[in-house]
Amino acid sequence: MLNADCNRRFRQDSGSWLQYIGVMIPSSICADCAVRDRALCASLSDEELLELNALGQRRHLSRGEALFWAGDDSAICANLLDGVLKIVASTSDGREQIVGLLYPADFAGQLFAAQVDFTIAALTDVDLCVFPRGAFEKVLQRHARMEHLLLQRTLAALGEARSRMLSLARKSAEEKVAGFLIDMTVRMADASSRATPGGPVTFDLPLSRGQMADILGLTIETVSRQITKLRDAGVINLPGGRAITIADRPALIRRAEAA
Amino acid sequence: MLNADCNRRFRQDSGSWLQYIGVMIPSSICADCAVRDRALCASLSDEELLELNALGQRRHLSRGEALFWAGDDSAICANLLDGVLKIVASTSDGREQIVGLLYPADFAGQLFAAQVDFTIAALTDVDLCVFPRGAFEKVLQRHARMEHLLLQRTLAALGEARSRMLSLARKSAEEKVAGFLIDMTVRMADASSRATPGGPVTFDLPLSRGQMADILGLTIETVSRQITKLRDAGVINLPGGRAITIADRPALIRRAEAA
DNA sequence: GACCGTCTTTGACCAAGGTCAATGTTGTGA
DNA sequence: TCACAACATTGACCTTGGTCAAAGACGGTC
Repeated sequence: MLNADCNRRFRQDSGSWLQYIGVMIPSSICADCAVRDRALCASLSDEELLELNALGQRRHLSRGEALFWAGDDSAICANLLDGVLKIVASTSDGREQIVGLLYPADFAGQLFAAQVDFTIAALTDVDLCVFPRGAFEKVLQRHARMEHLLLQRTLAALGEARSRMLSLARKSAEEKVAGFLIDMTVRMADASSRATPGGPVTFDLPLSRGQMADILGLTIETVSRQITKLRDAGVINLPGGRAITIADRPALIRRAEAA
Repeated sequence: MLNADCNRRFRQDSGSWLQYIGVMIPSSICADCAVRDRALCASLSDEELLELNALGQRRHLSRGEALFWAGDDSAICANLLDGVLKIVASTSDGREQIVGLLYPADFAGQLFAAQVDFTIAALTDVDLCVFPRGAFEKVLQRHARMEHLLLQRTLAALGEARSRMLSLARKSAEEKVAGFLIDMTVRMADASSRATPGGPVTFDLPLSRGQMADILGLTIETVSRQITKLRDAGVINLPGGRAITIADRPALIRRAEAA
């Protein structure tokens, strides 16, 4: 995998690079950054990175804590180093919908806006590299390649949001849940890649039933019922805890697309 | 309104500008373009625009025709000059969802992708300025301000898509229809601005019941029933044809937000 | 002005999924 | 190891909105 290679190379070199450039880097920031080669920063040379390095602040959020709330002034943005963030839209009377998930190396925050429109909160414990929004925008302005990378990511996020609009509006509960499990299988594939191709795959679902419901536009009960149904049909197994085994992937895919 | 001013200024100057630069512009393209100052082109100087001018081709689509279909090679992109386009996502078994609308000066197409993921089709008769995707991307690469403008628009589109995810997943049919009518009132405000502030506003709905259903994630029948319900409640009137009168705006807003 | 196709409204019925409530399960910390 | 809290499952019931079908209204065209 390309990303893994990049990371490995960087870690090997980083010691000598510090000597070579002859600049002292605060040890807590970029030099030991796990996402140096995958986040927006990947578009910057090591020298250019010094600028961001001076701006960035490491920060930790515990599961459940918010980075900011919808309606807040758009003061900060961040690169996600570790963990999972949710982007949440909500109605004035408290109904909620998760409209996006952010994974390590993803960018969080709303640029070029006075207020933020969506709450961002931690689904798991999370490590961030936080920047003042204004300063970050100025860096962006000076580095066209970084802005280009952000554009590509934004376009990808837009495409994903639109696909999920179709899913939210037109798919049945069974299709939504099956589709979600397929997505998770794909995302978990590299991590727990004891995947005999075609054979059963087991992994831990990183989300609770309630979080799945918030993503799929369903209720906890419906998600639970659909998962039970898939288990009873032999499509998946639930060995216990958050673990799930995809026993019959083709069947799961069929159910994700059935009317 | 700023846009209107810009347009007016441009039209006044354009004759003398042609003389001043001393370059012959094909009369069919940029010189008489209605969206010169509102589309992505607004980020380019008149000289820079010559490049795009050479690439662009005017094209007309009749109501119902597609610019391209999901799955097609991503060969072209376009500025919308006049009319309304829909961006459509669909499942393999034919269920459809409109995931976005494009209005004059908006940009259509999927950059940096081999295939397009969504069908784009004309809701009304439409005039476009079409570019080969590759060539357009190269222009973009050379003009950071244009790329910046595209980034801002993409971010805005992403925010809108996410708001609509909340609406599709969590709002009732009544809220969806009332909210849609409010949105239309806002969008039609400048056009038919015989709006006594607070008083009743009348305009023609640019969409059929079926199109509204495709946008709101409902069926034709449900949209129709909700509109009838709003009429019976005295919130709106239906003078005939596609016309609609917003009789009690505050009540409509209340229904757009009620649980 | 009669005719035709498309769009819209309305009704009767149905089913998917939401709601409320009770019971099970799991993990954690004293 | 017990107790508690958070999470998950299951059941009974009901509401919303989808489906199917029929009848009206509207806009063109010949």
